Amino acid sequence: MAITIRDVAKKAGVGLGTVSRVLNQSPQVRDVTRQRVLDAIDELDYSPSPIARRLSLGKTHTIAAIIPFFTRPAAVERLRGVTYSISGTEYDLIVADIETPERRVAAFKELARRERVDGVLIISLPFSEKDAEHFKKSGIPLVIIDVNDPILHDFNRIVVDDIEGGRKAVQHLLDLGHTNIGYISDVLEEPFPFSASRARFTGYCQALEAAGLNPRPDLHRHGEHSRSDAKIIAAEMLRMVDRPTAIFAASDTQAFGVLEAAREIGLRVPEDLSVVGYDNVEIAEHLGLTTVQQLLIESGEKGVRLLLEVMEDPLREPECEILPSELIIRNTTAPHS
Amino acid sequence: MAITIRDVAKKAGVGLGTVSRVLNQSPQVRDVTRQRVLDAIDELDYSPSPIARRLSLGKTHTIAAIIPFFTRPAAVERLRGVTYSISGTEYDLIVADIETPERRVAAFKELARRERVDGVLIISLPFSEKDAEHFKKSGIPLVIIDVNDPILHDFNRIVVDDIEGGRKAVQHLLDLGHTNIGYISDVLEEPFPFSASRARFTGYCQALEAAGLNPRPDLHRHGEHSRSDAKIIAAEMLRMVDRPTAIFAASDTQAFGVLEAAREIGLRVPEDLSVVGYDNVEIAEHLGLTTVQQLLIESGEKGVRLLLEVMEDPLREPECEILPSELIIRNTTAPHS
DNA sequence: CTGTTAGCGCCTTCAA
DNA sequence: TTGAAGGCGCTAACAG
Repeated sequence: MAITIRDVAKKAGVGLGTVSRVLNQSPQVRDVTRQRVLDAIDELDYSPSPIARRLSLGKTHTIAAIIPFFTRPAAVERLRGVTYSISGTEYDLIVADIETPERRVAAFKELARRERVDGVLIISLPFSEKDAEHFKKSGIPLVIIDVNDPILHDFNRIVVDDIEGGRKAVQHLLDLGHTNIGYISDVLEEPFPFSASRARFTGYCQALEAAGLNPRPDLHRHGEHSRSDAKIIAAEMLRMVDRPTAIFAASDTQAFGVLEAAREIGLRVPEDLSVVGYDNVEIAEHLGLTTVQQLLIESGEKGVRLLLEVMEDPLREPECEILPSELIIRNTTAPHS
Repeated sequence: MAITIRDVAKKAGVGLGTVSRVLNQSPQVRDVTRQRVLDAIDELDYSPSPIARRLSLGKTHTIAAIIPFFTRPAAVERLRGVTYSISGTEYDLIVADIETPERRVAAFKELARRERVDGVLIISLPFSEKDAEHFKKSGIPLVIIDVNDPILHDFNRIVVDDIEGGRKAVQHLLDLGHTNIGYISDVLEEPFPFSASRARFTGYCQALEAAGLNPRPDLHRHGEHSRSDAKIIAAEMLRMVDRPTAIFAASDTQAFGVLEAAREIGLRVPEDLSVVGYDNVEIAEHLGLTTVQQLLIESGEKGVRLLLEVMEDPLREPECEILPSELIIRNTTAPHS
């Protein structure tokens, strides 16, 4: 059916080993021979079967990205960095979009196997100790992006210091004179605890404490990572008699929900309520949202680069690169009046 | 190194053909034997090599999605539908993000080959006659999503009637009493003409003409598909003495740019300027943007389903499913005063 | 420099 | 019902 290396060999009048050699740029082929083979390849419009190649080489030439790319808008930009630096390599990228804990488990178990892929990129996904063990013993090259958890200390990672990011956001609010500062994020516990939210919460607490303030338990609430849920819990918070004058949301998506809640309740932003988000997704600029910027695309690019290195030298020391974050002040924050 | 079917066979004390049979649910295996094999598989934590399987079967078990998923926010949601309905099948999804014409050409030529994938999904990407020919002769199973071009009449497709969508948007504006209606989209010509923009433009013209109006050439402008570019060309348009009182943008992304331009110039929306977008991306609701809704996720799901059918029966009649579109009226449009 | 051969791990006849 | 053998298309080691 399809034409194979054998057809090319016959057509060029050489052995198929020779064809393989020119395919793999082996220097030990005479120029005339090489040319003859090249011509044959051309005439036949031959292109080698990657599958056969992979079997023979014992490599899949495939990298998997496991990523909640729909439930986390910011993840899309990370993924973009990934696709960007993977095109240009000989690797295929297979992506698994994770939307539920079950799918995460399945992907970790079934997709992240040597038989299937040469390397794995895990992006913005919660990670249990069991997962960590699993991967450590499987020995598959792995780079984790945007998961900052102490149990991961000996994994290769690209992260941002979310604690510091959270602190920066809250410090900004403190500097503006706010003292009743709310925090809204996704749920911090099982079954699907995104570590970033917890870290940002830690930063939130640290900033408050450093200012001599005690985090009020009624001022942090958690819901699903969606605009609509954030809106609901923000509304609850904002209707309290002792309502916060500023809210730090663990993501821009959730910050948008806060904005909606404020609008609905009739609170002006930033006059009556300051709002800070996190991620600096594309639309944040349009909306003038004050937020903490992460190097989303870079994180994907660096993740791939690191993974490629790990695949080449699986024994290298685990590396954890910390990307900087930056507070971007726009116009959803103002001094407390 | 890795454990193979042979190890399992030895452990279970059977021939490796038998192991293969239980792996492939062949009914002709005695239950006791099957159980013994299953146990061996379990103890060894064996999992078959997909690569070897693929080579032997002559199928790649892989589907490629070629998609400008970063330059087109709406495409991400389509992609989500794709990943959603592909998980659950035995197929891997490899995604190629296309950001430039060159990459599109490369993906069409190199990725969309039988040796590499069993089927191809092309999403929201311009398509030349040459491309059409190429795919027709390659015979690879193909489904095209969101590209509506007459030259594609005998390809399998999932589309929405963009002409009608454009017409609906403009009719809404006409109904509100607007007569000077601008149109902003990406460039309609080479090198990267997204057919949707052209179709929506056609709808725009049709609606105007049906109302006895002539499309003013100075009222349609094109730029790159980005908020910032849309903002620039919208600003130009809005500074004209005879400025439009309403603008229809070919995508929500561009509509946001229009909104920005209006804000900068000091035009109130919707009092001084009505704006209609297209796509109803997630954030459109938050912003109260009047827009034309497409069934983005569904388009991806249906695309996969159709592709699966085509792969099973490559000779079936090409099918073109037209998804409905719906005008969603929010608060960026108001009667012309 | 080049042809030949032996796998890579699995599926699928073909016998038994 | 099961074992053995051949082949999927390619690479790499070994002769020559």
